[in-house]
Amino acid sequence: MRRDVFQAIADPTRRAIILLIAAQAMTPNAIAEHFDSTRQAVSKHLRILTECELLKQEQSGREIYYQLNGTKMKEIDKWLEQYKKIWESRFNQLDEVLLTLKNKKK
Amino acid sequence: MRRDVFQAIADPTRRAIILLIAAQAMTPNAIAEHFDSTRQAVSKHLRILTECELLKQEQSGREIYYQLNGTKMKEIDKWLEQYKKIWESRFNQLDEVLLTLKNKKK
DNA sequence: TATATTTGCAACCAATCGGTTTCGTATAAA
DNA sequence: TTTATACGAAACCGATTGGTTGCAAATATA
Repeated sequence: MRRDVFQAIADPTRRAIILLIAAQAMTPNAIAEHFDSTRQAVSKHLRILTECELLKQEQSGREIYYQLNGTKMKEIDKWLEQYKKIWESRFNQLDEVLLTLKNKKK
Repeated sequence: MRRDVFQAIADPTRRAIILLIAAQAMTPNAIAEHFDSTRQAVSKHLRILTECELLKQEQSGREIYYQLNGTKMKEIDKWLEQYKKIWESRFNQLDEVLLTLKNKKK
């Protein structure tokens, strides 16, 4: 069972759920109302998001509130961090490499 | 055909390719040497990464150099941006909601 | 020119994914 | 206590995924 943050956010419905929940914690039924698919399909998405810890649950009677786990979202940001210096530099890195290769041949 | 940045980075091999290429532009053969799977499998990953514009190609004779497209990586960062204020706040948002609900019932 | 190298593409296959329907359980309401 | 509601779990299904092998095209080299 692959329960990976990146795999979790790959699905557009799950990203929509994240967006929905970010504003306010919600129950599965309330979330499902925002989508065309069945409650069970949404529930499956919630399971995946919860298993990779992107969502946290809080039981309140027979209802379960799902909310976003900021800590885990931060992990994606940490992954991106290592590439920021690349997209912030204006150099076209490939052009540089090719230039080097071509010069070596001469 | 779903060619989505989020779907592209969902695969761990593709993330490894991104990491590899980030340092320096490389050819498919050179990239494939770093993995256990066949060259064709890696080539498929490169196609997916290129189609969603995470990678750029530059032909040099019969060789093709792949490099990271920072602009597209930035898009993921832009998506994350909207959640940053959430994970930076110390409040447990759910607790607040539940508290409000409980108070209403009284 | 003949041969080797680099690469992409197509066909195929098992595993996984996202969806459905059906069911069981726990809590709230009548 | 009986009935309704909220939810998760399981079984099933077609589509997609990530891998393979085999092949064709283009470029470099002998």
